[in-house]
Amino acid sequence: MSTNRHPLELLVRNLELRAPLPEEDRNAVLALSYTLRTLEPSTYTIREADPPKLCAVLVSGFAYRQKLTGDGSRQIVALQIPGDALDLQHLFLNTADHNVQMLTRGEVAFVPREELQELARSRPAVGHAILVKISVEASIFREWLLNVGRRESRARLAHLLCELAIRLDAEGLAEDYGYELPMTQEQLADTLGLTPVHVNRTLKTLEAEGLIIRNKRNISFPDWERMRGVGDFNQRYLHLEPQTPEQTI
Amino acid sequence: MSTNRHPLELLVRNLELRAPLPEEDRNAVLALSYTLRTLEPSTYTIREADPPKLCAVLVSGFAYRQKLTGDGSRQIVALQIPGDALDLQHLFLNTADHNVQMLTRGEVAFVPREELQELARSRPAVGHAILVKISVEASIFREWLLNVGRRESRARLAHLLCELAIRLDAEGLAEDYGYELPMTQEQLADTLGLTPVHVNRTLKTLEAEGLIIRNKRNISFPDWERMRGVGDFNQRYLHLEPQTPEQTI
DNA sequence: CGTACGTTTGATCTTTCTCAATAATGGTGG
DNA sequence: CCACCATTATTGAGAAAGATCAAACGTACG
Repeated sequence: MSTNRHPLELLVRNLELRAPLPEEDRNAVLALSYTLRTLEPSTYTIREADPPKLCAVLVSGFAYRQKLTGDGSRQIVALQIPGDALDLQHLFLNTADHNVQMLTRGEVAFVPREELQELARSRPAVGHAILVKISVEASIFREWLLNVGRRESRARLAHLLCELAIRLDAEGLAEDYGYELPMTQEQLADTLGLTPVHVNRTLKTLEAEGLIIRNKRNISFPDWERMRGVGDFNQRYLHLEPQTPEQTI
Repeated sequence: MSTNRHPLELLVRNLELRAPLPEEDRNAVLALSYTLRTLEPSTYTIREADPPKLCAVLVSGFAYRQKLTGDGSRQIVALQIPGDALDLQHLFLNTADHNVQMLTRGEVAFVPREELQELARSRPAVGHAILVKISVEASIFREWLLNVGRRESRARLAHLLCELAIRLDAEGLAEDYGYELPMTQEQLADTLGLTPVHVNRTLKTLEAEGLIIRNKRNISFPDWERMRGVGDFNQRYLHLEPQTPEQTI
């Protein structure tokens, strides 16, 4: 699970996916101080209503953002993969409006919030990369809203599986779009706004149609193009190209 | 419909709701150049896949953000009210990932994107205010995801009506939480992930329960506390308090 | 090898959708 | 001001997707 590389290198690579950084800025990110910790599944890194104090970077493993209704049902509003920073959504807010929990066991590097903010201030390229990342996460929220609000269960599930394939692939964590899906069907249900029973049936449908192959929690796609079609998946919303900052003359 | 005040004053007030600005910064915002135009309902101000060139500020009227599935169903992913800037979500992205359209007729001030970005760069307080606004919008996306994914139609509709009441009230556009709802039931349906028929029935239910009073498109709440309860509404996610920037020592 | 957790399946129920028709409303041209 | 048209709201009846309840089956792990 652990790497012997610098833990923050993953963050750099993650940021550089959309906003390449000059050598100096890259090194400045790597020079941030951090504490590395291994967290067990379902450990909270942020709790709703708390003031965010640290900025956590996911080094290995998976995490999710979650909100609860008054009567206790849960909606998972985001999935985070290695390299993602978990607190950017709260970097400019005083109070957390949702919870972040580990999905699997994983390593998290805690960076002092102030240090990161200072870095963003003093190094425009880093600041820009962070803003791009925040904006892309917001874009994913919008697509999920479309997914949950307007796609039937089969397309909805297929869309999520496609998104994970592309995001993991972009980080070099998928092989030929196949990957290990680290979620129970109950967690999938809470992500998709469905029940676990229905997720199970929908998974079986996709499987029966030859759209996915499951081995334990391993998912692969025998016919990616058809899968993309079923999931109505267009990756534009992931903004997976360099997002160049506007140049001031 | 039009005001004789400076159109950008609304933007300033909107930003200052969460991030008070020093006099100088306030004036700098007001000094931005702009073109004021009146737009008819359903006019696009941003189109998916286009590069955002201008930054539009809603001066009067309402607008919405929208995405479509491949088979043409629509999900409204955000509602914008007077004072809102319509392009902050794309300020750091090269390509629009959703559409923005006018909901009602209204006035829009178009500000050159570069000028706004330069202002954000040169005036940290303005930059901070913009980042807070972007972050709050993302928070609203998350709450909507919870709303659409995990609340039944009655609570879901009630929640949206509560949110609009609070947001409009914060801008001084509601009276005792009552307001004119400028949406057709079809638009409400596309916002909530429901069908127009079901929205109609759900509205009637709320009305029959004495939770709302409707006069044409005017909505008021005879018993706000009960309504809040039914909508499972907690306004924390709107972050309606000053979001103070982290201080560097 | 037993316990806890996750998956799978069946039967039935409910919410919400679909289809279709009717009524209201607002705006327009005469 | 009135008749007409397009849009929006309302209502009913029936269908369907997805939820609920309950049980059985697997699997991992102490």
